[in-house]
Amino acid sequence: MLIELDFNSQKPIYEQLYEQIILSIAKGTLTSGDSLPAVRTLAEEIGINLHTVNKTYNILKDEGYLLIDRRKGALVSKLPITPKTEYHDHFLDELQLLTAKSHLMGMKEDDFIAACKNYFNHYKGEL
Amino acid sequence: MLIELDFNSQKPIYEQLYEQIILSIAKGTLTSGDSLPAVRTLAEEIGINLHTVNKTYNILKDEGYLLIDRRKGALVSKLPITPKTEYHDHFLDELQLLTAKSHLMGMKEDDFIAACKNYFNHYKGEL
DNA sequence: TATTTGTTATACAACAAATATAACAGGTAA
DNA sequence: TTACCTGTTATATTTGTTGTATAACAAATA
Repeated sequence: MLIELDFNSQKPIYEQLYEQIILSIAKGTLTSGDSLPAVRTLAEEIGINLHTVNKTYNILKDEGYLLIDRRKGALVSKLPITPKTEYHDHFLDELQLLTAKSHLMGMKEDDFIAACKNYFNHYKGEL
Repeated sequence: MLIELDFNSQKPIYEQLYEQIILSIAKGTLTSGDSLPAVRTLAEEIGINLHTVNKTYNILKDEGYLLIDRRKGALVSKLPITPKTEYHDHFLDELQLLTAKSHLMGMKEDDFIAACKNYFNHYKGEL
């Protein structure tokens, strides 16, 4: 498991870990059914406390990205996930804010869409 | 100034304020050169401390959305803003994470782009 | 001079983030 | 059974963030 943390970032550790796991799933480095390292293993591997890893795993579980099996540990869910409406609304709020920012930075609609397509090309074909 | 705060949200007050000001500028409710309420005025108006408003104004200043003039107070910057590369990189990171999430939620590229276009339609013609 | 700006400083309370230990409960395998 | 591996729970501590409360300061205005 390749995780890179910036301990000087203003972004919390559990959030950095959260984001990197989501990106790994989207890119196909992790796929449905794959098991993640045990909380103690990953914690030691990247030099943080086991509770911090556990917190990340539980958020990912609540949002539908992971299943936590007492026997096997944390597993990547069957994709696509089916998020709660609350989570989906939050997702749209974030998207609205990002589009607003891009507009104020002078990006045209086409520029923004081109950037999106660029990212989507890294996700093609999995799930 | 129409601001709606949720004091039960897990999102900090200064961040809620930050987001609503950005959306107001993007939608044209606030435009280049407009002055925002004085920190004390807005703080009293929405029932929070002046330092919380001041924190928001300063973040918006650092990111380029506002100019803070000692005589006139806080003004909306000339648009479009020209963000620091650091801020632009952060913007792209957020966009990447959002596209990844949408992919894992089963959204197709076209669905995502349709949602983006929908937001951009509210921004047309200003700046 | 009095008022209005943002700014700075200090203190305090409440909360979140992260760590440190320890112990517990369920499942697996020697 | 015993030992070991999961995640889980509980408690305590440290540190940083958030938000409030007061007070004072400097610059510009009227």
